[in-house]
Amino acid sequence: MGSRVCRVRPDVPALDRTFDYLVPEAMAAAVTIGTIVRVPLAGRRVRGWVVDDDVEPEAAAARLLALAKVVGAGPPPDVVELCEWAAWRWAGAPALLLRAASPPNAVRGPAPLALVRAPRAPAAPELLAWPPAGDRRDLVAARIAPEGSTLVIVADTHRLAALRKRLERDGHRMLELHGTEPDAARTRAWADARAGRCVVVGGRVAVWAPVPDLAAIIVLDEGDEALQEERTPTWNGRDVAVERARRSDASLTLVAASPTLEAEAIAGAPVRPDRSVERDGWPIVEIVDPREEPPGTGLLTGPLATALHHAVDRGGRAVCLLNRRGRARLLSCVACNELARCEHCGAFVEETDARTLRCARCGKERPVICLHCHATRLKGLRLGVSRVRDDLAALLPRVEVVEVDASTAEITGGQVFVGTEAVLHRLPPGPPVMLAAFLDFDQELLAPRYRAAEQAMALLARAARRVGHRAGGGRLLVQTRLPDHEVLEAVRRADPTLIAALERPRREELGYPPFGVLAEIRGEAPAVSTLVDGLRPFAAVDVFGPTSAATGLQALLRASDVAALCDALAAVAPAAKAEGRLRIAVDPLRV
DNA sequence: CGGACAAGCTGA
DNA sequence: CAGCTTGTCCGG
Repeated sequence: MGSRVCRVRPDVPALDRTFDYLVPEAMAAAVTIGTIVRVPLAGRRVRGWVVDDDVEPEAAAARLLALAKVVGAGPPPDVVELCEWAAWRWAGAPALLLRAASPPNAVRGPAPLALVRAPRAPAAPELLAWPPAGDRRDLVAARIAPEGSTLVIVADTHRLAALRKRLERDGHRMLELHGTEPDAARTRAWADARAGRCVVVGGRVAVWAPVPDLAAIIVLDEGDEALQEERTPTWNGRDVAVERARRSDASLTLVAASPTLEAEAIAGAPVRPDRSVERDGWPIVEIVDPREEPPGTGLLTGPLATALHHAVDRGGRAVCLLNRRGRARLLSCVACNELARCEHCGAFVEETDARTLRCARCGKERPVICLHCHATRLKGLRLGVSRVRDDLAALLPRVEVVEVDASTAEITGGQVFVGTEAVLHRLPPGPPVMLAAFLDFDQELLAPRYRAAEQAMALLARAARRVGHRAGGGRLLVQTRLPDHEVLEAVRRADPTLIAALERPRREELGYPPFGVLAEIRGEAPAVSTLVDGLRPFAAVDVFGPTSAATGLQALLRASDVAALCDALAAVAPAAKAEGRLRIAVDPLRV
């Protein structure tokens, strides 16, 4: 009788292969597919996952070493396979996905009892266009599977208390699994999920929860960028959910205020609630056209001041949103009106403090001086958050105006908050947020990205969720020179389907998602060149570029279907990675 | 990735 | 030719 051999994938992302090991008798009971082990490899010991068991060893039997140690439980076999699929789908190292699917600390103890679930009749995926401020508790509660486990994936993990309470009241065993939780709490939730018969709520990592009896997945805010991992592999929680539900015959519900075309491609046209629910779930929107304001007003218009006063006087809070950090992102000379640009590369320079200009592209710095006429006074054409806060504080003397950015440690008081989108999530508990004001929405509407309209709509929806529904007084104020833009029309009419109607023909014509798939390549020149050259024989993959980037080269890939792109990348990427640093972002959201 | 080992550069 | 850097290879 031969001894037992298992296949292990080391937790060494750069080492993209598996190795076979003997399973010592003492570990026999603890080792199954998914188990996290330590193995000897090239003279050291590394962590890894058992990805296959009872295998015919690929190497000579004499070379086989034994597992060094069982660390603890890992993802169940179906999730291990899902990780391998995701590694292919997003052209990344399987080890990185296995990490996402594994507990941060060791989980000891026996494997949970195997639950046998009756085969389900596969249900068609469902897509709901649910207004942003609409109450989602009933919607979720109604879709929790009566038997087996349900995963509820949410983009915004900050305010889950109400949903959790509701589901607990219904008698469900609730677990919260987020990437941002401390390791101990995340490990405990992960371990508890192994027993099944639970509802796991959390951010994108919850999609990997090790439940043995998956019966339903609900994805809230399906198009939200928070569902996508920003580091490579850029896996997307919604797309993993779709695949996992398909593989385990679980029911799938996608929900969004403004469903993406991808979701429509998966689940068909969205189902919308009753018109009155939809209307009330979108806030009142006030559009301010700065062209109708007195010249020189800038971002701080009269209607904005009035609205801020209105919110504060009624005991509420208000947020002003501007996705421009720092002081000024575009400057012109007071004397000659020339735009301030980088003498090195020609890109626009921004003000880092009152005395320094910095190039956004190449990072070169210089004192505040006009290259054209050498004057030393420049004016900000696109003010950043820091400048706006100062100007707002001056405009609203008796109001506490607080700047919020990623580096703001803790917010303690304040009535009016100025910051990038992060403000919406970072406000501490306190008086209701009665107004969300977008100071320069043109920037969002005209962003040079193919998803600009969808992302602008999503931004309005997130703000709308924060200010609450129409009947509760929630309102948005949007400053824009494009008051008739379809995105604003959609919000005004509380009809999110207008965005899809606008986007569909554009995307279809360009072969962009969901009518195709994109990947963004960045890296050192030899690596990018090798990849691009290697892709040439693949007729199904279009290559745009390469062009020079901040460091090295970049290129954009497009294919009509996922398999064509991913198979090509799987064939070509390993050789290219050997040539230097290479970042492959499949499904980039910001191109 | 990171160790092992080999091939190249320097200095007396 | 020791002593060190830099490159290439490979792991069970």
